[in-house]
Amino acid sequence: MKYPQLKLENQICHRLYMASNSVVRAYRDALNQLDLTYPQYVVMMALWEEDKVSIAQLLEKTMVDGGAMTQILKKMADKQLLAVVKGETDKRKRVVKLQPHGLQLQQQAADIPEKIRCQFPSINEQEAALLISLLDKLNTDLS
Amino acid sequence: MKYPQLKLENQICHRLYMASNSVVRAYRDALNQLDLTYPQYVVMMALWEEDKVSIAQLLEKTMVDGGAMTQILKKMADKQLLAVVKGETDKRKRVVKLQPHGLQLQQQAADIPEKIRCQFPSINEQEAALLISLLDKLNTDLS
DNA sequence: CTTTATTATTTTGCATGCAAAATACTTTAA
DNA sequence: TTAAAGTATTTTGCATGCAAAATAATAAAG
Repeated sequence: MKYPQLKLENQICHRLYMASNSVVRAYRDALNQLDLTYPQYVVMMALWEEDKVSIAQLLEKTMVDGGAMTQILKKMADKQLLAVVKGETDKRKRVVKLQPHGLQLQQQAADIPEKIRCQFPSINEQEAALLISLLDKLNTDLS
Repeated sequence: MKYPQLKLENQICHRLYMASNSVVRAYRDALNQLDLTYPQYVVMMALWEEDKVSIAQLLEKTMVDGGAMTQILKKMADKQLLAVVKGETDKRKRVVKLQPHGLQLQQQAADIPEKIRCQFPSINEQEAALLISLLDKLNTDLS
């Protein structure tokens, strides 16, 4: 092959693409039981950590697309997981608040991380930490 | 926080999600110049490596979704990058063949990997190799 | 040789991811 | 204060990613 740098096996990007899709797929069964999609789950995790945040804060923390976020929050509000209310001081801002059902879901989600972790046994704890630190470097460079 | 395992900063999945999206974003400028989307670029890389393959082979190599692949190939055929022809022995199978324009594009794509590589300078060659091996383990476990 | 099961691919419906334009509201500046 | 600039969010149009159903063609069975 003329251009070995173009071989798929030499691309970090393609491995990330496959890994990200595979991992989201790995969550599917567990998330279906909670009636959540993966991005919705990310939003829930963000809110469980810090409730009553503006949409802009949620966007920064989750890195979910802004255009998609509007729809995602609408669906989650329909499911009574959260509510989106107008900001009191600044009417441009809107604040996202967990509702009882959304808070309660946290307990049901508590065992998900362990379930997922079991699906990649080839990676030990040390390697997982290493992977995280490398991905953090990548994300920092690209942000 | 009651459930630290649910914190976003403890999730490998969220880092993969962010990294995958960020990397695809990093390719955007370069790929726009070739009038390619990221999945289309992946298909081109697969074909530059091995031409005249069945759609099933392309699906396995690229890990692009089957449903999306049909549309992707249609658009790429419209752009004269490739052609999809019926299999001679087995009419269920269809074979994807590069066209002159698609082959020629390889030269224009040759400098893309280096351009992208420059966008994450915090990761050295050794770390990149390490990242690749960890992602390969993950992908193997999840496949 | 016809019915049945299997395989390869496409279609459909829904949920993002993304860029760019549109809205709504605030802050600045003249 | 009032037009202009800036900010927060939503909308729009297009391209996947995905599961499930639908097609089309071949192989297997009886």
